[in-house]
Amino acid sequence: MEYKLDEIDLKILGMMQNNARINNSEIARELGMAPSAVLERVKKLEQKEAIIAYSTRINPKAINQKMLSFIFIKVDEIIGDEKTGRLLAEIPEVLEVHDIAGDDGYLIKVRTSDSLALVDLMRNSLSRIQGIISTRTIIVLQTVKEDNSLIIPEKIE
Amino acid sequence: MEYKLDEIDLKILGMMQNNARINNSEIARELGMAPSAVLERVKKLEQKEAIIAYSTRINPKAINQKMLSFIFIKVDEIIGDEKTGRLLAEIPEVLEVHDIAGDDGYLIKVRTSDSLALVDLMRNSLSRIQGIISTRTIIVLQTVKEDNSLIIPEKIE
DNA sequence: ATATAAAAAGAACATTATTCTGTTATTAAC
DNA sequence: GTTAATAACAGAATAATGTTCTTTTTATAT
Repeated sequence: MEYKLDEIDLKILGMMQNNARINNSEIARELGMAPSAVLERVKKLEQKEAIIAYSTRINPKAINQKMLSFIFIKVDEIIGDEKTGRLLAEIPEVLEVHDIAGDDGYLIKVRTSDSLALVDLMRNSLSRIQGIISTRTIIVLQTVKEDNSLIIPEKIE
Repeated sequence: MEYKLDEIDLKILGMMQNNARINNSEIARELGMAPSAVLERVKKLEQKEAIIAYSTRINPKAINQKMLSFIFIKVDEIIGDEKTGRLLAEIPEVLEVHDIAGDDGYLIKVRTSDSLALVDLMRNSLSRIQGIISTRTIIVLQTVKEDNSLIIPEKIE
């Protein structure tokens, strides 16, 4: 990220955020500009890493990933810190890894097929990571919202 | 969701998960089948809601959303429960709302520009929701991973 | 076996992506 | 202000892809 985004960039991001498959021509029509110009902007947004990725959100239930949990992981900061987060991130069931304030630890988001698989993960993957002192697991019963859409302002600054 | 996904469906999902803008022809080439057949499958995956959405992941920093937090929200279950989750989900800064076990409460994920905006949100939006007994806020210092990609099996059952 | 339905292929056509070139704004320096 | 340099945009041409429809194949159940 380097440059500042202007109002057209923000409009483009707004149109794309919840519809990654919208086409250039459609964006161009809505903005009243040429498709080639829009394409140029989108490519720059990718280069600047204002756009991180285009992802297809898959229903976890459709692939039998019924269980969602959050786990607080307390870390011995002398041993781990830098490395621990990266090791956690390498576990495929771990969808998010956040370094959090206060407890010398991480908060991770984990998806598994069921509670058995969660226990397996904790026994096999987590316990092998050096520096983990303790964990506390939060079980999700039901998810009301999970779209991660950001609020895109009309302009910046 | 109704039907079971077969191996081809899973391969398609695998190709699309981290590249929502991959085109039909490309998928067809990789699978050795006709574009029209792939299109048909993708449309069915959308209908079955195995595919929830195509989203563009935007770098929060690019739009000045520098702060990420998780908030535990304890709810008086007699008053709120059903409604509270929906009200939380309506707040635009709230990206995720999870109903969690144990504490009669929710865990929400919140993005704001800074800590001031977080305090504003708690004072204005959260405090107006009936039935919230208490909150506990977790501040994220740094995010190591946040792609939410699921593990897609080669086949189901 | 045969009927039925689902899945896939193939062809034809519509739409979009992409590249290239020329033009118009914008910006910064003087 | 003028000018040089750069960035943004438009337009046109071509390549590639999307989409629809029809036919054929495959799978399933009876």
